Amino acid sequence: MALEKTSRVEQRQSPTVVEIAKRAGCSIATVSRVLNRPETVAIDLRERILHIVDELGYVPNGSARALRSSRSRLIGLIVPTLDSAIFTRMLEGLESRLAPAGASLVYSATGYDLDREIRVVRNLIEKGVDGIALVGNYHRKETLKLLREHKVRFAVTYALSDDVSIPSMGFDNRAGGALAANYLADLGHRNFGVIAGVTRENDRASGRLEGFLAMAERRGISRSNIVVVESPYEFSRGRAAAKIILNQNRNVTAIFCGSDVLAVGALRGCRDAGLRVPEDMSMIGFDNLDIAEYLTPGLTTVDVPARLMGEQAANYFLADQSSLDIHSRVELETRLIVRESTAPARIRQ
Amino acid sequence: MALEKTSRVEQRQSPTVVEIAKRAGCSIATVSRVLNRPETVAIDLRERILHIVDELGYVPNGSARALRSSRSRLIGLIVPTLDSAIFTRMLEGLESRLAPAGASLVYSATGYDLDREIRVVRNLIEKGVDGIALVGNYHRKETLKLLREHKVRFAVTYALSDDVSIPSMGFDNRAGGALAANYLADLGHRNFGVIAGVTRENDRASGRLEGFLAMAERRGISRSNIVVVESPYEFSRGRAAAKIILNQNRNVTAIFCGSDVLAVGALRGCRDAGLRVPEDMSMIGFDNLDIAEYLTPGLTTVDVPARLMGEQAANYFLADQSSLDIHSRVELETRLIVRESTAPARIRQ
DNA sequence: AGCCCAATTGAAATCGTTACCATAGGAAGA
DNA sequence: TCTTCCTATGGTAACGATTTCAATTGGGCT
Repeated sequence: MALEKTSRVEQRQSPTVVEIAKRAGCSIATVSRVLNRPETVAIDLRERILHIVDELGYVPNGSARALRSSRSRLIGLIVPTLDSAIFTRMLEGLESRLAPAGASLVYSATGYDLDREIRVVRNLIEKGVDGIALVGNYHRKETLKLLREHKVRFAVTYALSDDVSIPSMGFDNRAGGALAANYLADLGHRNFGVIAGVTRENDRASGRLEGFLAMAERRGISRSNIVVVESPYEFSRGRAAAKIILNQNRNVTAIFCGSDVLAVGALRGCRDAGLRVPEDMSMIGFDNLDIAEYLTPGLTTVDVPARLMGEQAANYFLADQSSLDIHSRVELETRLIVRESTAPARIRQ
Repeated sequence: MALEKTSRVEQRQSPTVVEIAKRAGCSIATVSRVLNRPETVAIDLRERILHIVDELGYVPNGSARALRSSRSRLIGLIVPTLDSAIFTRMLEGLESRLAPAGASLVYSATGYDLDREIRVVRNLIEKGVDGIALVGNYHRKETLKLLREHKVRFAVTYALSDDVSIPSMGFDNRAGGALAANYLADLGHRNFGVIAGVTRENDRASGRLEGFLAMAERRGISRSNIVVVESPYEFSRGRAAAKIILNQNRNVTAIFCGSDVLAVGALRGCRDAGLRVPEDMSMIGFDNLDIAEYLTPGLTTVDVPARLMGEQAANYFLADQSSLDIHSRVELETRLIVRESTAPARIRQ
């Protein structure tokens, strides 16, 4: 028995504009118009097409669209990691703004490795993203070169860029550090411990540290009264760092941490050492993670507008060419959130 | 003066396979082969092409590739939210496996809204993702229909699917809840509070609750001795829920929380009420977030293999058609992590 | 009545790859 | 020496949209 020519045609595939056009009795160009600029198509034809689209459950092919129009509606986000929860809120903010616009977020992590960042950027460019949000100002030349050569819009977050040609939506990390130093000085503390993030190739960590140190100096505190330890942003590292500080200078009455994660660890380190916070030791964090309020004691910390940065970045990437500059530099504020982990200085007995 | 025909050609655009082929003196087909199945091209020609690729900084156009081959190397992840940090580790696990394979993760949130999930899925399909990781077993028919009609591979995480045709990499939420009840019973507790997540259309939250209740019953504890409160996964809600439980039954000596976030809030709620944990009240969480170990007191909790689920999901999506079934159902284990927030029951005075 | 312009629609080129098929050349086997 | 087969390569047609550009129509104006 001969096989039918069009044997298993029944196997229905996803419909394309061709199918829509056929059913609507119009050209594919018109279908495309209805999908993209509906107002340019006569109302009745438009409705008819829309009806068919709905009926067939037509979903446009994004790859085809991206190939032809060179716009993918994909925005890349590159952060060091989400492990420490610092960047999660920004990610949420970014995505929450992208989604309603039909855009999607492509997430990539670098693990604080700038060389890996190059590869990640290349990968994102390959995916055809319309824009990339980066963290901080330290990047390999190669990274920037890739971005520029492929004309991919990008922006820096979590910091402000000195280079005006680089859009940034961030805050002044130095100012944040200064906030902490100032407050601690107000409370009468004169001997500090600082648990900074790793400052190498990290302008956020180094900015916070510098800001703290500069303000301490302005408040007449000798640099020799400040013990600085650098640690990766991990609970366990904060704990260990606190112990180092305690061993190094028994007069320290306040510790400033470059992130809340470090502060949580340091809180634990103090507890291990039998110190009470804030009675024996004041503690300030950085980030104002949600958890900060619910720790015991509640953590005094520098609030970072993480979600807002994400939203602002989204605004920037979503903006059309004409209004681009409006959104290209957004300076946000940090502020000190005072809770229970800080108290006036007291001489340790 | 006449304008040159090819006036501002200098404006170099990103090179394509055509340019590569021209310089290598071969066809674009061969360039494509070098990029995709290098072993099929003679070694010297291959090297020559690779050299040119490198020299020109050629980056393939993913849209074109996706359009033609209908593989985008994009994997979608849809979770309710990252706010509560529960899903972040899974996301990290997923991405960490995807990246080395040249694939990228597209992140979308639903805000626990199943109708929004439909739109999110459609959007992801439009982007041409090769697969989608979902959370849990509750989904709208429409969601599954979209997935099936467009032949998009998908998998369920954070739970196991009853339907064998649905791949899942997860764990038994009921077993996790049972773990908690069993341990608390071992410690001699007979009056429980449970702060469950919102169980409506959420099989993880309801599974944990059911598992706890079932085991409690098996251990001879009357249902009337158990106060159940449901709360969204937010610190503040956990805090409030603890107070409700405390008011409702003064005999409660242990609280099981459907997530660590709720437990942190509940810890605070107990502190507000002047109760010491674990002396006056035992507390068990669920998730084993990194923070759990660093709380005061350290939180006893049910560990969830979040990162592992992400990695397994990645394995599944990265697997080729032939070895698909190998990875299509991965049951992972929960285990109880005992820390300082639980202690033997003591009669409240 | 004649002209012009705006509003609609269609035809066809194009985006950059991959996949299919054809072909040439050389090795292996008879 | 002739077939046969395999390997390496090229030519070219898709993939499914968007984007010119051109054509048609009808209304408003003079």
